[in-house]
Amino acid sequence: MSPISRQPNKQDTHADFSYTEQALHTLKHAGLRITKPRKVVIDLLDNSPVPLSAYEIKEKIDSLGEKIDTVSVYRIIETLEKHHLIHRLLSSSKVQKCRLSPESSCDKHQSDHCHHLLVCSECHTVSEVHCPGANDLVQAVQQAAHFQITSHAIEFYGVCGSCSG
Amino acid sequence: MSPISRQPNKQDTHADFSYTEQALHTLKHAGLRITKPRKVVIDLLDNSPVPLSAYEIKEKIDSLGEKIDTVSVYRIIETLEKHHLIHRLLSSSKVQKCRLSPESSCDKHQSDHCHHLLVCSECHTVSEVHCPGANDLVQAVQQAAHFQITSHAIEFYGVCGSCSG
DNA sequence: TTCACTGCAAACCTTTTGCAATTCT
DNA sequence: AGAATTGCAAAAGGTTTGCAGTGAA
Repeated sequence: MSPISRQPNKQDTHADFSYTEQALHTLKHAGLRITKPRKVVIDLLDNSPVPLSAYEIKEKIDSLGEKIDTVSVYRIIETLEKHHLIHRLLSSSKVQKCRLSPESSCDKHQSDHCHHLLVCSECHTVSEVHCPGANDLVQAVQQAAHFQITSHAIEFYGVCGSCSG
Repeated sequence: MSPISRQPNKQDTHADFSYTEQALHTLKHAGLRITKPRKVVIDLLDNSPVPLSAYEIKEKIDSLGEKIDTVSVYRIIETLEKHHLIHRLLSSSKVQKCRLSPESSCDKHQSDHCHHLLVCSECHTVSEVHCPGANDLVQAVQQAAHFQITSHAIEFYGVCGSCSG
């Protein structure tokens, strides 16, 4: 059950609430404290169209005159990731706010929230998709190789609608 | 003689030639020079069952009394990757020799040699598979999102046959 | 001999740990 | 006040650049 009530037909996005509101609510609901550094990081991620590294987050916040320690950024990122509020790109280990709701995992059998990433080579923005057929792929690979698959990561690279249109 | 004992892997798809032979041939064919550092790195990768980071490669070679600069390792890795002789793991950015032939790409339409990785959580060895159905997945995602996919990366995590049996 | 390649220097980014100080509730 | 969280110190690994010297062809 989601901590936030949703319209029945808006299953895929957090459209009812801003990302910042959603994130703060999720943290509070988990018994975590709403601190200034956390708010600043969440706000920055909410407004960044591209994924950021821990160091880049620190730099951006510093340049805004806010000052934050790199270690704190790492720990905040860790917390946000644990609560499925951000994605980590495999190809760069940068992070970005998660735009799909936790319930929209491709695999209902795994607790992992499993969204797959579309990385645009032009503008470097990253969007998320469900992975229709990903379970079939997992099954096929599992059969072909003697390998028991517990999780998987998929990233697609190409050109997004805005950049190609 | 090489300081590293050679154990040609007969499970290779490059069955006629050892990985080392194949790699050296590929480099020579591309007009590149066969240098001592390159031979040592290739030999090390040929005999490593697990992926290695650039730093780990440097450490291993040094411990064999050969000495190599970290920067050289990076550049050699870059060269090998360009010629499809190694894979880079997304999840750790370590590299491993490529065991499947370049022709066995999952997607005949892309020049990319596209193999998908099976990472064992137990022994950390990485094997490669063709991706039956991956093209279907790419098509499905491309349709669902407004996104023109040019390449993709897939990693599966789980337990390999040796570790589960 | 030539120039592709390596080694060296140097700088910066990445990540983790322990402990003291701070601050949210 | 008490507990969660941040800042600081420090260390080690990871990555990149330019330049000078070496060595493969």
